[in-house]
Amino acid sequence: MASRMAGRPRTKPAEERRYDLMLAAERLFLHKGVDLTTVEEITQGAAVSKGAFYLHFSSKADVIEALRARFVQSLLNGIAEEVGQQDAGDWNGKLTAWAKACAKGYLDAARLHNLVFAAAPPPSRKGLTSNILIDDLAELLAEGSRGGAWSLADPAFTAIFLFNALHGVVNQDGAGDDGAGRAKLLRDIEDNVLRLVR
Amino acid sequence: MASRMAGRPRTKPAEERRYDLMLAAERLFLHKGVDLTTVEEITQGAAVSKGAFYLHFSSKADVIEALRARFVQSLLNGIAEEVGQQDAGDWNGKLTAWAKACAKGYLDAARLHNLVFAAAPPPSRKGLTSNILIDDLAELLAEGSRGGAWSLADPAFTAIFLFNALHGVVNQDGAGDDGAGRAKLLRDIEDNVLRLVR
Amino acid sequence: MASRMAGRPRTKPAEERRYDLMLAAERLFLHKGVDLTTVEEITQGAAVSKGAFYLHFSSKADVIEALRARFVQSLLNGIAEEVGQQDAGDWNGKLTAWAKACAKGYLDAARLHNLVFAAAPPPSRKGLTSNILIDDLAELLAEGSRGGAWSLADPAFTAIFLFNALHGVVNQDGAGDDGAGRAKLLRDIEDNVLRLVR
Amino acid sequence: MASRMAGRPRTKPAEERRYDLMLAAERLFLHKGVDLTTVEEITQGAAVSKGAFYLHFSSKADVIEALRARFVQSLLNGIAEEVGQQDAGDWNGKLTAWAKACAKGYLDAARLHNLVFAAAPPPSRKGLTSNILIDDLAELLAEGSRGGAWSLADPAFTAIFLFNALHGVVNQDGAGDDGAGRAKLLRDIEDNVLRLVR
DNA sequence: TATGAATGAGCATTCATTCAT
DNA sequence: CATGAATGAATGCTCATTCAT
Repeated sequence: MASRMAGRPRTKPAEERRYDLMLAAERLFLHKGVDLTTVEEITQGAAVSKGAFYLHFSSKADVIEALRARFVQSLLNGIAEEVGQQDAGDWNGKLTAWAKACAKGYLDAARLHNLVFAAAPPPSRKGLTSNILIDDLAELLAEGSRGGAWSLADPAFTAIFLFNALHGVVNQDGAGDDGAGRAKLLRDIEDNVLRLVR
Repeated sequence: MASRMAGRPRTKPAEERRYDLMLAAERLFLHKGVDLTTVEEITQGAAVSKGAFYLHFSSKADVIEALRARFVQSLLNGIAEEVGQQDAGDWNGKLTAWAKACAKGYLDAARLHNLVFAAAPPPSRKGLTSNILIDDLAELLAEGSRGGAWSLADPAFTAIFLFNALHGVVNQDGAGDDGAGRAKLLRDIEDNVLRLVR
Repeated sequence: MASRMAGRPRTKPAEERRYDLMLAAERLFLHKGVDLTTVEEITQGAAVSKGAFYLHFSSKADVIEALRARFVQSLLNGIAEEVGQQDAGDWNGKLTAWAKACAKGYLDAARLHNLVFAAAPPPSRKGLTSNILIDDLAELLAEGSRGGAWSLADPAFTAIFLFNALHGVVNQDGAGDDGAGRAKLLRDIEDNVLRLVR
Repeated sequence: MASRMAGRPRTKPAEERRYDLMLAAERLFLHKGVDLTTVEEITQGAAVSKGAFYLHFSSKADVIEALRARFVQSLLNGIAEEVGQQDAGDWNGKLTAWAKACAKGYLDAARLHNLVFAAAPPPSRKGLTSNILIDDLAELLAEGSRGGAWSLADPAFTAIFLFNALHGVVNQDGAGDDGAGRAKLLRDIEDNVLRLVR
């Protein structure tokens, strides 16, 4: 009996299933919005049974949270890499690298970002004012200020101000859809960011 | 007899009922979120029957839309008034007046604003990138540029950038809850806005 | 004051209002079915207020009843007239006059009659005139005709004719409730069916 | 262990659930009419949850359709069997077999048939079997019989039979829409009516 | 007579979540 | 790990009818 099934991985590793589910959820959320997407549709999209969903997530809200966390983490990684490539003392370089890497990450995931940040059930205004991205940006601004590059009265405030500005311009309909538009967008961002700190 | 009834409409003027309903809806949306608020709760809050709701709004989404429109319009009125009090050629004055009036309006309506802008069913990214507020701001920036006050490559872009920045800082938890915080917030906004245009 | 209104018939005579209402109801019932027609639509169609409806009819069902009664009465009048024109002893003439006058009346009011007799939503008149049972019967009649058993000008017509006749007698209240009644019913059916084909 | 469960499906076969639901629906439709029967009552009658209903039918109308299809199919089967037992050349035998089998099927399912064909609220079967038109026709037939024109065993029966036949042919879609069709219709009616009385 | 705002019971349908297998 | 039938609370919306004026 056991041998009959031996050759066929009865199931998929949990990691993989979880990934499938998140992928299907992301697609559907993007396509029809969070509220209009049912758990059943997600499981169908991931080719698993309805019950399987609850083996990997405790609720629908849980997937959203997972999606959000993954998005932010990956964005942060991308930013860290770009910023790390700047010269230690080049604060303007670091700041524009931050802003541009953030913008790129958004453009690449465009609408998803909006969804996981806004469509969350208990929106509370925290979404856009306190997250690890803003913390990271605030830290950069504070360091640059201490380094004498800029004179910012309140780096934390500027971080929120700037982050939300970025968030907004990047979410314009059609923003960066083509190469030229994208280039202009990044240029405009750089320009405005630099104006802001000096 | 006739005089006794003259001033008192047969039941309640439609306007008033509509207002009651919107007020109740606003309170509930603020208190428990749009999704968790039922139409029945709204009618109970307005002390009318369930059916009465549909005498004034075609659906739940319709109230949200009405709330949004009212909010934006009143905000715009407040902004226009403040901006109008500046000297004709004082572009920086106008811009900071715009930003501060907008911030004040938000602070006064605080979380409501978030709700009506974000909690809408088919949010689409348009919410924060194209509305009459941003159009108004873009116009101001364009005029100031033509007037030689600033040199903005793309006033429309800056308008979105700035509007979203404002939107974000104003929605920090506890922002401007007390007088001191509020004053600081407005000062920080002024400072950053001015940096942005030069 | 009174003189101001004197010359203007404040309202319409009840008869006329009632007629307007019935007319509007008939149109709507015909157009969208009884169930899908609301009392409000009827009053709008008759250009009166919602409340006025209940001044002339006790309920929605009451209009249907009134419509039905009027239809039947007018049909009966038409029949009486036609039949009355036949010679006293010409029974076949009277009978065919009856049948034809009845048919004409129906044709003239066609779908209305259907409605008031069987207040069905939109099942269209197809229910009893085209279904696989009738097709089956038509086929049998056609075959028998080809086989020389009967000389039917239009087997399909006869199928509908016969099917509906059967349908009717079988649906008499209490038809075939007891063994004896049932036996008689079947005998009567057989008798009439055979008359019909020859 | 396995054998213990072998014959008993995990829950209940879809077929069986569907059957339970249809049975409950039929009972209720018969008892209180289609419109007055709620989906909840149906599920209670079938001892399943409300949601289970929508696992097997897409809507309330869907059950009616299923009931109708089942009724017609079973009736047709019964007819085919009876007709098949007649001698090949015995057309009258076949025809009366058809009519009687059809009548029996109706009698056995009586009011259900009425319901599924004309999902009317509570019109009761009286509509087409006892109204002043039929009374009038019956009177005519009785008189003609007394007058020696025809020999009708039961004029009242023939009246119902004939009235329903007329009703049916006249309600064919498009019946008598143009002058030619109308003339043929009236001719066919006359022909069949006369056959019926002799 | 006439109005039309107000009522509120009523109902179909959805869907996240559970659980027996 | 996996299944998917079953659940049932929850909710938006309709509409016949009433009634204060």
